[in-house]
Amino acid sequence: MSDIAKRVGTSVAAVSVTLNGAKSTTLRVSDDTRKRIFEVAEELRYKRNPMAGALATGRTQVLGLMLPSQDAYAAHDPFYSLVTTGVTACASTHGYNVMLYSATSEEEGDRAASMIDKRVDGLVLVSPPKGTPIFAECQRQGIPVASILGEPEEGPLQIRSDDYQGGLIATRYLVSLGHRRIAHLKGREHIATTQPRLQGYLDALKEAGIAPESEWVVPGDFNRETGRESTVQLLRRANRPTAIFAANDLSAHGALEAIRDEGLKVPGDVAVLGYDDTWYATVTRPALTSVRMHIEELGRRAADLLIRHLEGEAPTRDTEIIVPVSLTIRESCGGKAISM
Amino acid sequence: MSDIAKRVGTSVAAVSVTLNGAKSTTLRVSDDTRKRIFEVAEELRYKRNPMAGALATGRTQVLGLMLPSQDAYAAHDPFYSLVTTGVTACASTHGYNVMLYSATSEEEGDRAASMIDKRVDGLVLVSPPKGTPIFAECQRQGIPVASILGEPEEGPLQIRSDDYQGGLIATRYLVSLGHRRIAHLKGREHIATTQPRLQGYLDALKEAGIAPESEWVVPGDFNRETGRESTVQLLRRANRPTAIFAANDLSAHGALEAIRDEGLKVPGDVAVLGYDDTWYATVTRPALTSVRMHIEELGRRAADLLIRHLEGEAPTRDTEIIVPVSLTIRESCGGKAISM
DNA sequence: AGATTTTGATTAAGCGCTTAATTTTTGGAT
DNA sequence: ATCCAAAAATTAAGCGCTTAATCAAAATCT
Repeated sequence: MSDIAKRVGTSVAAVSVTLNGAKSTTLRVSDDTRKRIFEVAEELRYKRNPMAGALATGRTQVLGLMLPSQDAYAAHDPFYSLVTTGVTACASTHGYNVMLYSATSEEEGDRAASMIDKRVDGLVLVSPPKGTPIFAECQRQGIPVASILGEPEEGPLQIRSDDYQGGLIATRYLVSLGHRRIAHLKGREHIATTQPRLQGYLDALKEAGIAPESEWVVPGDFNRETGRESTVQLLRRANRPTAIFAANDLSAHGALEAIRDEGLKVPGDVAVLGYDDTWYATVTRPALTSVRMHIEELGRRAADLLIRHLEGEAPTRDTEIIVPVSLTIRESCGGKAISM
Repeated sequence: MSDIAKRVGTSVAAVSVTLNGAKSTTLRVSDDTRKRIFEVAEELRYKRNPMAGALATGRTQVLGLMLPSQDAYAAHDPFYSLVTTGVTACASTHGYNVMLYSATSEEEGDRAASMIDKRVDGLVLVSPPKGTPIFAECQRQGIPVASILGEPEEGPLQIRSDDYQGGLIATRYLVSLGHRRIAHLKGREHIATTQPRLQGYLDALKEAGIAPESEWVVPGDFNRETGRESTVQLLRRANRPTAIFAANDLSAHGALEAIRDEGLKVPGDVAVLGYDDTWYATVTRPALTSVRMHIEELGRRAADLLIRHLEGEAPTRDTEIIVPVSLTIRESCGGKAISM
């Protein structure tokens, strides 16, 4: 900058203001010098040093993105790529960069919290465990947080998917196909989405006048292997269900495998319905009918909300966004019916 | 820091040096004050401001990771998650952070190059197009670059997979199963890996005394849809091949679908062999036999090489790393034979 | 013509940290 | 007691940018 200033014959301050299209300042620059400054900047291939700017302003123009430990579950789950894509897309249109933090499971919480520093203006947290120390730490440091698929919580901005609705429409759909014995392969315990999906499932059954049997709800953790095991249990029961609603596509895939292993057909003998509707659902045979979560949108909204908040635009108290779900019908449930 | 200094009754400089475990400096601190400094830092929950540090030292402790435009091809490909995981893992063990840049296709090159600034100490580029302006820009700014799966090029550190060997062992394996009419579903044009894999394929055929027919090599772009289409062409030819070696798992999956659509069996009628061996290969039916690329390792090595370079450790002129491949045998080729 | 506003700038301080240069204190050796 | 080196510090400058405070000249008004 000082080079430019020298060349143009003006002060560094003028250059700074000009090059940043600064708004509210007492410093004014004539069109003439303004033009010259741009010319010389171009000529010198000037590149702003963001570190210096950050130090001076206290803003880094960087968003942190913290994903849960990949290895713990679903290292494969396209979910994370999609969230990342969404966050990055939105961030970059607003001139923000994205910094990746992945918390590996051992460092849960404390270790993760210790990584937080003024390198980022805000943080996007993906399905954080309830009450993670990260919230407190960010608060302490004055870093706003947007949590995607987190438990309802004081403080952070929240972006949630309508899980209850998801459970509801999934189950209603199965009911509409004539199923009465519908099982639910649950999501991982202590993840915010698990309970509402279950509740939607239960309510849809009640709605249809079906008395849910407790045995129909089997444990899962979003993984293929567990989905498979739980399904095997399910199928070997005396009066096996004719449909399975799985809490995500990976475990639905496990279910598919289990059913095939037991010598049964999908959807002929057992219908399977997944959740997330990532491309994963299109790879299995048969392709999964699945509740679509609009994951990328979750990421986009999170980044958007956060950035708005950062730029102080309308300190909206509607700090919570619920993204609607839809149902994508493919082959794993048979029936071409109904769009919900 | 000045708070700590005041509290302890020493200078900011002393605090700085102590807290960073600084090495070569003339400033010395007694064990006593050192201890006190740590105490007070703890007590005050001191958090270093990395921006200030970066400005002072010119090092940010951040690595950039630039992925090619996701939407262009293989938005689904687990490849990118894996590279990211590898880079992040290595970076974080060395105390580096990772900043995500995704170049969307329109902004190819120039636009991408313009994002480069002193925010990062080094840049990892994933399969950059030959001679992208990014290289030049980084050079200009003195930012070292490690390129993963790029074309051989002057300048950047290079991490490559042994694609030639991959093509070789894949094809040899098919030959060993008795196939003589082996097709190759090519990778995307102008991507560094495409040619060597093809060459390996050709050489393996020659080795086996098979004269390759030009019709056996069909175009692909790493996508499922294209894989499918090209395979359909292949199968409708008079004398169709009995085996297909695809340049990645996605397109292999397309081939699988095409074969099924044509009423043929895998591996009974046609064997299919994939490449990359991501988990994708385990999802298809039948599961894909595939050349394993050790993608995460590519990411790790890239980050490692880059960081070493940054820390000036042994300015090794071996600026190129070739990671070996292996073959994972599953169902899509039949035969349990041979491990290579 | 003088007072006042507007326009176009400059100066200076400071963001929080690093690091070289310099100074003071301490503890032997003579 | 005195000198000297080693130990333990302090001072000061600077990284590149931002921003408030200040100032001078030109334009406008009365």
